[in-house]
Amino acid sequence: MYMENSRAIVIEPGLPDPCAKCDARQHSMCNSLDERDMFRLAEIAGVQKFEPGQTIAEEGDSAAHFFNITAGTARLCKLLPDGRRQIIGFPTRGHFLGLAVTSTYGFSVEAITEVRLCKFSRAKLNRVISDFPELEAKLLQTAMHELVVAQEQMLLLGRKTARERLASFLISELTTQEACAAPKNHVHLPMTRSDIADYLGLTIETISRSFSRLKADKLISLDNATEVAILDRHKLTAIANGET
Amino acid sequence: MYMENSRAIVIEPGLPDPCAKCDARQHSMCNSLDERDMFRLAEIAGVQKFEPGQTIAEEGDSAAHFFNITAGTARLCKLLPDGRRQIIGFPTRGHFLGLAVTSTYGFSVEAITEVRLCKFSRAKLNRVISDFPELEAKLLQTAMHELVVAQEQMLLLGRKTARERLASFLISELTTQEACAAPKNHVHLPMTRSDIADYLGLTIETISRSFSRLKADKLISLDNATEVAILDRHKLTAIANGET
DNA sequence: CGTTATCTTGACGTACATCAAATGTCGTGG
DNA sequence: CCACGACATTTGATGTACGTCAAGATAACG
Repeated sequence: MYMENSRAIVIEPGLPDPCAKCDARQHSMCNSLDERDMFRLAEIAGVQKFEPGQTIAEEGDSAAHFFNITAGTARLCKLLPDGRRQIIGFPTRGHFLGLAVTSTYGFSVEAITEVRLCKFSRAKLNRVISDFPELEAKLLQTAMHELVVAQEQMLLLGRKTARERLASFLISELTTQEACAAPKNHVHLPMTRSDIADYLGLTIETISRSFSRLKADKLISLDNATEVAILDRHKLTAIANGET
Repeated sequence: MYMENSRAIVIEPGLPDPCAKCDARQHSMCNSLDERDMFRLAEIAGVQKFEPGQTIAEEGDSAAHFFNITAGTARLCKLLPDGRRQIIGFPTRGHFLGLAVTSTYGFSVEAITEVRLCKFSRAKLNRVISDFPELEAKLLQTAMHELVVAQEQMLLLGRKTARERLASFLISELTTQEACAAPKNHVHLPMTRSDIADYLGLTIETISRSFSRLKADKLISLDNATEVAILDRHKLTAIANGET
């Protein structure tokens, strides 16, 4: 279920320059900053790259940093002592991580694809943050949005059937992938069935069977396991919302 | 599963005076304000009282207000079209509600016991908030804490057994009730078995059976259904954390 | 005290988990 | 190019934790 990992390498010290060509900028908290503020923020940031399977942060470790993902997909994992795993989310470009008041990380962060991110020392960011009221407002907006998403996920985990969970997941992935591009009817899933299962509170077998049934019902089609075509978005949405 | 409700009555216009005697003050966001700011905030607030079963806000309604609960216990409910219900939380004194960027409420709020609260117009609060950076910082802290709690609940709903869920709930209730008082070994549960079931993603029967089994195992004892004595906190905590 | 809602307990059903095997899928090296 | 092994995914057979249905037991309330 888990992949081994070695340490990541800092590829360049944080400088305003990388920000200028950062294509996550307009999707992240940085979009609330003007150029002068970007410089101040970049001064305390470091850019890192992680290979698939590498651990970016470990649940329980001292929460020394915030992260801002600039490319790739990661997974946020919580574990029980016997190995049961719950995935909390699949952050991608633009997601800000470390939104926790606590002194230790409440989840592990692991790279699914190659992940690039911008890393901030918590102490430094806190010191700088008081100078940027817009940044604080932006973080509040982000946290509130995360909260709404988390509550929706609680409904899913507590009350939806396997079929409804998978439909919800596909529609949600489609929607977020559309946010960065034109409307489409195709979802790319960089995560494994095991990741999806642990995100939806199910097993890989149930995920696979649910995929097969959606396919048999002509609501989706699967070429390879990572590419899903949405054939009937309306019906799939209805299922996701428990309307059947 | 649901109780009828009529409309609540405003019992007094918001004034600095009620804040002075508000015993939720030190537990709420208001504790980050000095006296002058309290006056400004109180100017835009209204105090309300709700009877058990009354609806305080309805999922999907235009989110015109924020609430700050000053007394009593409420439940936050999300519903699926066929009536399946997920309870997101049981806010009590000091909890701030309406933490959502969206234009409509993402959940309904219903009074379990008699509930008193302080109500703020969203538009007015937003206008006032920019003058109180400490308030914004406080709201961010609150939102981040809620997020950590929500993530913990996702682990519970996705991966814990019925027994573990109930143990988690009891320990969590004990802990929060202790936060306002001395350490104790006794939990008061103002909510029904149905509420607990919908909070833990189970049925009332499973809740009842899990209570009975914890009782048979001498980890708790029940006088009436609403009073639980914690007999072995250590073992109960271990179960809650999935260590058995 | 009835009356009614809530809670508990028992008997049985089912959606999903578990166990097991077949079938891709993909990289590697002959 | 094909054979091979290591994995991920799918599919099938069976098990089980929890849900559903039903009946009592308690508690709340006029």
